[in-house]
Parts: sequence; C-alpha cells; structure tokens
Amino acid sequence: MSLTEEANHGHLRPLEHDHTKCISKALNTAEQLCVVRGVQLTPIRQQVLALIWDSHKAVKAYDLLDRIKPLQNAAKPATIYRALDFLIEQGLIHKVESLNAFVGCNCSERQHELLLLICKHCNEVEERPASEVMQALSQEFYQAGFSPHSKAIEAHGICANCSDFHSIS
Amino acid sequence: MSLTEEANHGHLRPLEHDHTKCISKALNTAEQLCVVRGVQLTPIRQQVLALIWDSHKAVKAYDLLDRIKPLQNAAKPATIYRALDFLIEQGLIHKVESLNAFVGCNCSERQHELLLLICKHCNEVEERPASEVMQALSQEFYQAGFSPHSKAIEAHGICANCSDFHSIS
DNA sequence: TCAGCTAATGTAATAATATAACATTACGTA
DNA sequence: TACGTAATGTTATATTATTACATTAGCTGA
Repeated sequence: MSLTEEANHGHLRPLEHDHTKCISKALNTAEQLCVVRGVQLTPIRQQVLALIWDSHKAVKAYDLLDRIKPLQNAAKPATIYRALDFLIEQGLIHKVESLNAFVGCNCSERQHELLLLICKHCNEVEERPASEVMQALSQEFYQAGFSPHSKAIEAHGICANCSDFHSIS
Repeated sequence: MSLTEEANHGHLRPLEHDHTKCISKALNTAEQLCVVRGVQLTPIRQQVLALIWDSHKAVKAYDLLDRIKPLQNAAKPATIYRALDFLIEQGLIHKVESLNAFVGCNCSERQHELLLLICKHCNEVEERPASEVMQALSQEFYQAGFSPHSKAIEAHGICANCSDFHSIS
C-alpha cells in the first residue's frame, strides 16, 4: 500500500486514474439499465451523460449547454434540463443541491441516495453509501414519525487527495 | 400524553401551537447573541428574521422581498440577500439547499448543522440534532480522509403531523 | 471640530438557474 | 394511413442570486 493510499484510509481515488474507464463503465451501465427498464437513452441523453462523466466534478447545466452545442446545434436550456431530469429519474446522476450542479452516479443499479463528499479544493465529488449514516438516519426518521421520500446528504470540505497533496508538497 | 403526541413518538410540533412564542423566543435569542458577538442586528436584519419566523415553512428570498417592502420601501434583492447572508453567518437561519429557501434556526447558540425534515404536505421544516447520524457521519468522514467544513442533511417526505392528519381524518 | 475609517444600506444592472407553453418530429401500432 | 405517444425544437419568461458603485451613519483619533 502506498503512502498516499494509507493516508486516505484506503479510499483513494488516485489523482491520475484511468478516467476513460470511468466514462465507458458509466455509459455501458446506463445503456444496459435503460434497455432493461424499457426507457430510451437517446443521443442527447447519452451525450449529456458523457459530458457529465467528463470529470468527477459537479457540472453546471449551462456549462453542459455550452459543451453540447457543437454536437447538438439546436440545444437550448430545455434540452439540457430535460436530459438531466431523465438521468436523475433513472438514478444515473445526482443533483448536488448545494451547488446547483450535477455529477455522475456510480451506483445507479443500487440505492442512489448517498453521501456526497464535495472537495472545495479540487471540486471533485465522491459518493459513498455511508450505510451506518443511512441506518442512523432511518432510525431518526422513525423517531420523528417522518416518512421520507428522498434525502440528500452533502458535505463540503477537503478530500483525501487534496489533504495529501498539501501535506506532501 | 395525547393520542397525537403518541403517534408522533413524542416529537410533535402541535398543529396549533402558540407560534407567537416561537417568534419572540427566536428574536430575543438573536438579539442576545448579536450583542454577545458584537455584531449588529439592524432593523432590516431583524425584520427579515421576523418574516422568516412568521412560519415554520421555508421561505423564498423574493417572497421575503415582497413582504418587507411595506416596511422597507427601498428594499431590493441585495437588501434581502445581505440580510440572509448575515443571518446564516450568525447561525440564526438555515438555507434549505434543496428548495432555495430559508428557515429559522432554533439552536443558534449550539451546533447549527442539523437534519432538516421537510414536509411535502404542510411544507413545514423540522430541525433535529440527530446526534447519532452526525456521529456516524464524522466516522464516515474519518474513514474517507475527508475534512468537512460544512454539511447539509435534508430529507423530503411527510411529517408526523400530516401523517396523523391523514390517518385520523 | 472634522477628516478619515468602517459597516451598513441604496440603487441599477445583469448574471445564473430553471420552467412553461406550444409546435414539430419520429416512430410504433391499430 | 390515421392515430397516439415520447422526444425534441423553439420562444419566451420566471426565478434565484450577484456585482459594482454610490451613499449614509456612526465611530475614532488628530
């Protein structure tokens, strides 16, 4: 185990990971899920998803709009927001509420309500199942007599990679 | 203990509580805190805080703007957003990120990062310390090597009062 | 006193985010 | 072919938030 991995408690997303794999995995998973579910991953929706997966950062809707224009000349805000709505419905992306931005979801098959760790330094967003947190949350809902329909847990701070970066350099 | 309280697991905010007490308590606390901290709870800031405490619902910035105009003829968006920034800084209100709206905080003295339970039916927002959740969250941050600066936990669903309402009526 | 500083507010303009409403297209199916 | 539905095109507009610069009020030290 490298120093870096150790400092990250084994939960490292390497600074230079092979991101093409992230993208192709996400797109493949999305395609398969949509087939199974009988919904259409149209070219526009695919392109938006691909653009979102261009990085692990949360992306703004109007940035997506700018970046999809070379591919979809006619793209307008509604184009993007419709695609985003679809992708959210299908659990393929998250909306980061505290940023008004969107990020790819790694776990569209499973529960897609996760803890999002948002780094103020590199802007990347890590999603974590945080099962203990979720369990405590369910307990809390029960105690409050609250029936949850959806939940969002978002934390802003400095991620493991960026802490390492600072402490090493 | 009433039937209603029982059904709410003892965490009831009665449908008809004496809300004037909520307001005056919030305003008094705010005043005292600001004195102690050496910051100014100016008339505008006070009025915005009072308007927010007009209910337990989350309020939109431009609704506040409309409602403060009779008192502050010159009010503009910046007027409201500045007051909101101040109140958030002082922990006197929360921004509900998933609604782009604002709600009074009951616990400005103590930790003001809480679980917010947002009812889809009555729109009221309940804040809960949810200490077990917070503890699990800290644990998760540690495991992820993440240094949190701020966090938001927001759940949408049906609150205890509204569940009671449906099951009784 | 008054010059200078700071915090707060006034004011106008505009940026950034998101939705509504209606028209059109593409495609499957009766 | 006619019809229905899902997706997209298109225009306009609503909603949320910030920037930049001017003004005011009150304090502080020369």
